[in-house]
Amino acid sequence: MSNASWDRSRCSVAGTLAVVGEKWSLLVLREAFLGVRRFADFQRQLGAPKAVLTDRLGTLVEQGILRRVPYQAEGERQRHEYRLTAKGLDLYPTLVALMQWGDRYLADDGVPPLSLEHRDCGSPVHLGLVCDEGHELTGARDVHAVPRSTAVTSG
Amino acid sequence: MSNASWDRSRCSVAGTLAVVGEKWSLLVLREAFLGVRRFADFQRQLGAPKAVLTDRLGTLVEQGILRRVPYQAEGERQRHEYRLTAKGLDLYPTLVALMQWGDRYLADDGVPPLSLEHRDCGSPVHLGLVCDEGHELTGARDVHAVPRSTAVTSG
DNA sequence: CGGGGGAGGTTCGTCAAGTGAACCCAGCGT
DNA sequence: ACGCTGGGTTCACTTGACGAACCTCCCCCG
Repeated sequence: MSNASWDRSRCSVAGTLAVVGEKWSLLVLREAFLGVRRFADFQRQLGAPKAVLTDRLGTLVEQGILRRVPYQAEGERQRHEYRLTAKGLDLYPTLVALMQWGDRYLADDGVPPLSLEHRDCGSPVHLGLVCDEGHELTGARDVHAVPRSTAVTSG
Repeated sequence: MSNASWDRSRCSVAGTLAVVGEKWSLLVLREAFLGVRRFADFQRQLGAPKAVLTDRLGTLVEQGILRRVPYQAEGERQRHEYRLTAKGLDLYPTLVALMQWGDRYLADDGVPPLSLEHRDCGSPVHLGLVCDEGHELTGARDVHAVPRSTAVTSG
């Protein structure tokens, strides 16, 4: 098991999960990608308890994934909305990955509830593993994982 | 907000998170992709409480993401190991997506702790959004989400 | 100026989930 | 017969999620 021995404590998967892995966080982001920006709308769509939602939004703002933007609709008092930052937008593939797997294995009626299309050409979009040579890989089997940690063992 | 109104209750993101979104589940899978197969090794690598680990492994087996395979090392009694099924292998992009984001935004020293390379050609592998026309998209902004639900509103 | 109402929270009691340590059982080696 | 190891289970405790109630700010209506 060559790969079974490197320092897991600073693994990026664990790190990312520490940031967005709590309950509701990724669902909040899903809503954000769907255009939701206001507290009440998040709450309506998700049905999450307000206290939890407050906490999650706060954490995501702290982490620089969302930012609070004040705005004022005419005839209303000033409010603020939550918008994705660049850092937040980069979580899109994560959500797409979750969605794609769910579409494949959980779709009750075989029809995914949401489909993604290329804004320019209109054809369906999917997430794929590609290498820098341009080859499209078929899955985990085509990948070789190389630890870069403060290596050991052989010395 | 055109996309803000479809039936979220059967969203694939939520569905997938219901299956693998609990604490430790995705980390268990990370280990599985790194070749870990035995209970004690999962426990050692993750440091998760045994009770939780038992539960997560059980759930993942129930869900058909892992399967228990009996095996016998020589001079030892029969044991079983946990192996990824095809359904489990298909979660690879999800983990890669989490990893890629963490590599970009959380790597303390700028060096990701693990890099992936194409087994055939050796060049680095990354996850990308592509459309069926072959265009590589740059991010969420290039995607248009189309709900397929039992549509409403206009009637 | 007084009151209603909605956005955006906070507080509280309850209940589920995660945590770590201790314990248990089956089988192999001696 | 006895202990060691893998693979768990049980238990007491702490943390987190939940839902309902409440609170505040400020715009609008009267």
